[in-house]
Amino acid sequence: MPGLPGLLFRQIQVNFSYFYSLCPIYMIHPRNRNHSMRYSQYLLPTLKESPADAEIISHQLMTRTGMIRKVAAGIYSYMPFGLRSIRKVEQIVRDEMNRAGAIECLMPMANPAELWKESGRWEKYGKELLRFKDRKETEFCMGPTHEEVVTDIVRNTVNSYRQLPLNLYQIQTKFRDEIRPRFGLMRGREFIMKDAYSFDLEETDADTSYEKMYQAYRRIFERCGLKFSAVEADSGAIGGAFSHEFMVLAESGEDAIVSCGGCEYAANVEKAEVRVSAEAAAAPAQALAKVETPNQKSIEEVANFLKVPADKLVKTLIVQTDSDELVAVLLRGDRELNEIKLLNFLGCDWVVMAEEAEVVKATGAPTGFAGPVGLKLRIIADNEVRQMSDFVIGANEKDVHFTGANLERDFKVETFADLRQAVAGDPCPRCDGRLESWRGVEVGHVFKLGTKYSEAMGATVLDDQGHSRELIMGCYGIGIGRTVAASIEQNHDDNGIIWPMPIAPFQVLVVMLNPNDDAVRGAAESLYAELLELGVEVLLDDRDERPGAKFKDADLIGIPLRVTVGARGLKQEQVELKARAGDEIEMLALTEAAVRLRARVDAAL
RNA sequence: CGGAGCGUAGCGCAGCCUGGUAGCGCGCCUGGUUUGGGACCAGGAUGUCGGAGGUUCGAAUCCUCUCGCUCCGACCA
Repeated sequence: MPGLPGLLFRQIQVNFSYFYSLCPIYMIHPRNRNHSMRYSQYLLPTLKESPADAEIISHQLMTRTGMIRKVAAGIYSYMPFGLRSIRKVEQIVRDEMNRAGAIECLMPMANPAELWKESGRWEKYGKELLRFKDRKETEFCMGPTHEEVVTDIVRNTVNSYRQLPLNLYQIQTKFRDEIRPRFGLMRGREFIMKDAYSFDLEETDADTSYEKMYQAYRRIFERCGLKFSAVEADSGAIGGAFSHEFMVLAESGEDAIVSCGGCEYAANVEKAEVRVSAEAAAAPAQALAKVETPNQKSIEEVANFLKVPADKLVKTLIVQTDSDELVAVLLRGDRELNEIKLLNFLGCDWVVMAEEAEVVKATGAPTGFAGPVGLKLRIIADNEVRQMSDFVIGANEKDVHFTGANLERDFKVETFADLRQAVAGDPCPRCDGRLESWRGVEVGHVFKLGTKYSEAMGATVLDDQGHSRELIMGCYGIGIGRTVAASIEQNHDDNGIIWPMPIAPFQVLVVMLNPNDDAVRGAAESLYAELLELGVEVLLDDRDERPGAKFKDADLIGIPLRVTVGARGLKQEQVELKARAGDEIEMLALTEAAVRLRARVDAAL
């Protein structure tokens, strides 16, 4: 039996290494200090040319810096340099999730079909869900998200309201078999995602859980150094609950956003409301008249042919719903249908534009000539149509349109609704301002789910009255890789990446200008060692390359602080500091360089 | 899924139309020179031309099939 001091000592040792095992990577474990962060031995395969398939900046730069390597369409290996940045973002996410009271877990990538059949999504999810069978022919899918699994966990382990609130999160690789993967990590099929799921009994508590996540997300993206905006998003067919997307501003963004210059309102165009103006339609001035429009099918063609502006046309879209009903949707000629709004209005999961044959059957004319007059279909119209008069519509007859069409007099509409896509210049739905539009990358999404899954899968707990009640859920996602990519979209110049310190793969790059010069080598090596000792994440460029090549690589990989150790500076016992983000060059005394750099790093974190 | 295109050395590409056993640039290796913004000289290695089948004396090249990848579209009647 060991004596007390021995036990204590052992205990301390155990705790010590345990402590380090929990450390974020930027706190270097003493055992790891000797690990080579020498460029000559590190794997950083930079490319002068960017690969042919990289379209957007972040994809080009991530490939050129050797952060990622493509393995298959939408599937990438994270190379050492890229992984460091990924891990930084993960760590920031972890910090803030933990701070907000969420608990980390890790669910499997392979999900049994059984659970997905229970929620109904095995049928609903479509081809994005990658399905496969094991050797026993049991069906599985790669998890694209984990509501089913987490709900299963909770229903089996949480029985009482006393265990609530509960928020479980994981940082996991997801798989979605995207129709069109593109833009590198921006839209991959396999990607790392943080997903969290909250469980509450009361609506107000669920709202609190949502609010906590919303605030945590703000902190996360602020800490990552991103310019972002939280916008109202569509909550889909799941219900009227609320949802926000966190959008990073970037021209290459796949989402269109509108926001108001005058107030806080910001929304995805999928969601953005269009305010109905009070303006009434002018009284009909023209009679309904047939005009020949040979082969003039599109709005543009008809408008040009009849020499009227597109906003004097009304287009009639024939859509087919998931219950096989055909519906006619009327929109002002120059407007676009917002399909999400239509889905929500009809309560459908999907609609498609009707096939040519269906259109012919329903309207008696080929596509391009559909109109509401005499049409035996359900007719719904965008609010704006109500304010139009003497407009042009299809006549349900090949090569014929009507001019001078008017509501009520010539045809009736079952319902008016907000169905069109918002555009820049529209009045703000909240104030007197006008909407502006811009593009963003969706890096995070917070979503109040309600009881969809708890109901389908029987996730209930007993409340303080002993009654069994369904849990109210929320789900909260962050695309980790996409966040890194979005950061590069925002932080780069012609020469390469300009990392914000908090997510930079390394904090300091020491450039040893001429490794064959003993004085230079010695000074750079000892500065490197000192920085390691101070816990600075440092990469030492000790390659026997010409200075030009080293500087070019330094700019490309974008480490925030670059220290050049060269014969020129050493004559004055100095090294040269340059921030990647600026132009100024600062000379540091060799003796205090390490400490100064540590301070610069801390100031930027 | 519809349309278009591309698969030739690690990367970027030429060669294909008009069949005759494969080339350029970058990178890589060796030696030398060079060392503050992608150096130079000399020498060198590297390809089942995505795969299968066919036509042919002969196929990277022509034909068929197949696999992979990329782009555009998938509401604007």
